[in-house]
Amino acid sequence: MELIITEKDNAARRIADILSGGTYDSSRQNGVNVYEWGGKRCVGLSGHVVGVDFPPEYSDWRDVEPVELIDASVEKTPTKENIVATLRILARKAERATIATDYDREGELIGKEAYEIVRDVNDDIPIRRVRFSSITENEVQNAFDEPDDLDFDLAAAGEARQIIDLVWGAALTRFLSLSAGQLGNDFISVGRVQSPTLKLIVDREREIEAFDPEDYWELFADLGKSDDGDAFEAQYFYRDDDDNEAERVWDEGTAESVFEDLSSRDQATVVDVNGRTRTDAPPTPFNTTQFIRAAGALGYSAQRAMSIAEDLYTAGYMTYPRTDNTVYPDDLEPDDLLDEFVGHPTLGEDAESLLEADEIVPTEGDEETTDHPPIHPTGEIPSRGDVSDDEWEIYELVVRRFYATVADAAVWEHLKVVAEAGDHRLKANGKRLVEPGYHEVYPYFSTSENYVPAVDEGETLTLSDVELEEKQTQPPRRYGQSRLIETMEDMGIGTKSTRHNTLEKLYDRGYIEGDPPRPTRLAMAVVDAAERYADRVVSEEMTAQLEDDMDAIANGDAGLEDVTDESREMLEAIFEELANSREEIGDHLRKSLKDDKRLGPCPECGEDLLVRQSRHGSYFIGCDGYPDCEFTLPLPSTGKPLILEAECDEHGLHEVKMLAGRQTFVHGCPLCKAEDAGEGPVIGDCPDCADEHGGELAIKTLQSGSRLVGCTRYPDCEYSLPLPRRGEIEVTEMTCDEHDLPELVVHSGDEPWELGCPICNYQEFQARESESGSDLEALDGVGAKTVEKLADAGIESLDDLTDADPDDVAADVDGISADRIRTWQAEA
DNA sequence: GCAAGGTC
Repeated sequence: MELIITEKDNAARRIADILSGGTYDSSRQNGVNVYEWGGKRCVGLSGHVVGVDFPPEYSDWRDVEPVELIDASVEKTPTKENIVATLRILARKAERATIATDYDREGELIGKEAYEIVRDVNDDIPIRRVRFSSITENEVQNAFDEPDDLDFDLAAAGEARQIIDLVWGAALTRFLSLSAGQLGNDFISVGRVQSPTLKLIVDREREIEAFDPEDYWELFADLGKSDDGDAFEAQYFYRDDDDNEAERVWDEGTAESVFEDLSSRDQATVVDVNGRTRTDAPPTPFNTTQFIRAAGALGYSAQRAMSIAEDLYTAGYMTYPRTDNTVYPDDLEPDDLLDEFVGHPTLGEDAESLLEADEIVPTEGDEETTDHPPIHPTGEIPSRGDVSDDEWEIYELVVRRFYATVADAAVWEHLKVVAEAGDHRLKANGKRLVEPGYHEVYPYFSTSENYVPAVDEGETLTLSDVELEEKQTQPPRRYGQSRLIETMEDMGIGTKSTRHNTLEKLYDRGYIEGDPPRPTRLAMAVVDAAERYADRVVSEEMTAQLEDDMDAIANGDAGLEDVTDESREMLEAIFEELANSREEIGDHLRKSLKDDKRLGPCPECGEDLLVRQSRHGSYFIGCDGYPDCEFTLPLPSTGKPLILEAECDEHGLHEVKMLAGRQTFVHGCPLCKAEDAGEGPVIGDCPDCADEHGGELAIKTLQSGSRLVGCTRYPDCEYSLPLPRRGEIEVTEMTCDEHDLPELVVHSGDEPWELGCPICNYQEFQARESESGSDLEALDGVGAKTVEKLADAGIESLDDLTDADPDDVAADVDGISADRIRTWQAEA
């Protein structure tokens, strides 16, 4: 019997399918799937099934000096015991074993872990290694036709990384935690990947804090051809000292005199017209980072995007989402894949138009790796009802990205016009999309045009509406999540599988908060201390060096011990420096921890109010002057409090956010909350009486416990909107364009409920009540938005739908095809 | 209980 071992269950099943021609049987042992056919068994691991750690005598943080960890031995122990046990049983019965883990360094190490488990119970069977970079018939067959041996040097390179990461991470983490007296759940962590990432965020924050804004002015005017009314906007510019075009005027007097002069004129003469054509190449195939970035532009966090991608992968709709590769493999046939989408109600039309091209040549990125193919759809298409709205949106993104990579380039025409008015010059940059190319199948990039008419040199234009705008230079912007992940990739830290988790870790550790992430005082102190005493651990150099060392091990130029010994010596030297500064570092960290808990002045004694934890673990707000001052304020019972930048105008206290995973919500100023247990925050103007009497809407809780949005002038104004009785109500920063009120989110149970603008919500509620037209929602893939669209076309019920002419409706409604309507009619 | 890397 031959035993085939893969890195994950999914790969085991697909390989069994290919090698058995679909005839395999599957069974379950110890909760592990085993696929069996004609004398072969195939089993999937779950990544690493053993992990590295120190021996148990090092496990008590207080009994062991952190420095002792440097020379402690490092042991391997099973972490997935059921998988290891199953593997041992299967290996005993095997006559040959084949390692088929992923084709990358970590895969080689996981393969070696499997090798050792097999060898341990069966010391003479042959163990071979097969390598393939995508699980397709061709690649897998070829790999099994020409098996190779395990590359122990490559695996050793991975082991060196494991040891160095553990020793540095554990020793420094324990040192900082012990010096600050943080031993419970709130230890202070440091690591080769997380710390340089944190430094990136902290460095940017330092720039922001040090930023000194400067005033400047910009001038705009409308230009127009004298024969028609269509004006276009132009901006004033001048030549700076380096003879570059500059738009910002740094002196107010100058700005005003330019303004006066331009305002006194009504004509400008065209002095330069410059048209050029620009090709806008289609994007390259998705690797993990670029996928996260594109999903980020649709509003998905890195973590959420990856979690959805994993679900779509497991369900068979798209390829493996963790990949560095941006070059499609040879055996991906774009035509065949496009064919799978032909006839699909929403994705079919674009596939058909792409298939009309004479030749289909996909784009290629710079990274060609052996790990997995770039992310693309498999050709198995989920039906709209099988997946959630978010899953569908991500799926469509992946499909359309694939479309874009086989589509034509777009072509833009740029037109720059410079006109002169007196001594001053104005310029306008027009752009027009003349060939939409890939934008037609990939609508995620902006294609907005800027109108500038064709003019001739020497032509006289009208000049009007001169505007002078006072502005200020802005501090650099914080990194967003996807920007951070891209930067990590550029710096070479983390991997395709871990970068998004690293960010999540920084959130969990209390180092960053919000989106874009902002560092806490603790984070700044940790980076500070590391920079001063252990610069390597916050620099990308450590990874760069490690990569070089790992290459040396993999090439046989160095041994694992050479590399780990040298690394241990460096850490030893760091600890010699640290020993003298333990107290100073501890003081600084403790002070920063306190800063992160400080809300503002106590209303009774003026000392600091701090977030505290009771003996039972619940959070409350207490005074730093305790026991002299016993002032306290309550906090909600769910979640972990986080102090926001925003301060309450009335009490000078920072607002509080309760972190509770998906149930996270903003609690606000705790003193306001306590004072108006009855009357909550004002959220906007009262639509009935704001103009006449200045009434405002507030969230109120009545004696009865029921809640509503009501006018602050009650009982003089009785305007009110209902709110649900249960759950914390979060007032978000998003506002409804129509009613100028914030969107509300209700937190109760598992899923936060996005109630939205309270007026819109009430109107929808009334509409549902009076029309009961929502029986349309019973149809496959029809949600509230579609119901609204259909209502615009006069379709308010299933009866209306069955009577309607699909082509008429499709013409009336944006984004709903006649075919889709016919499908619904059949369903109805 | 520490890291980072797999995978779910």
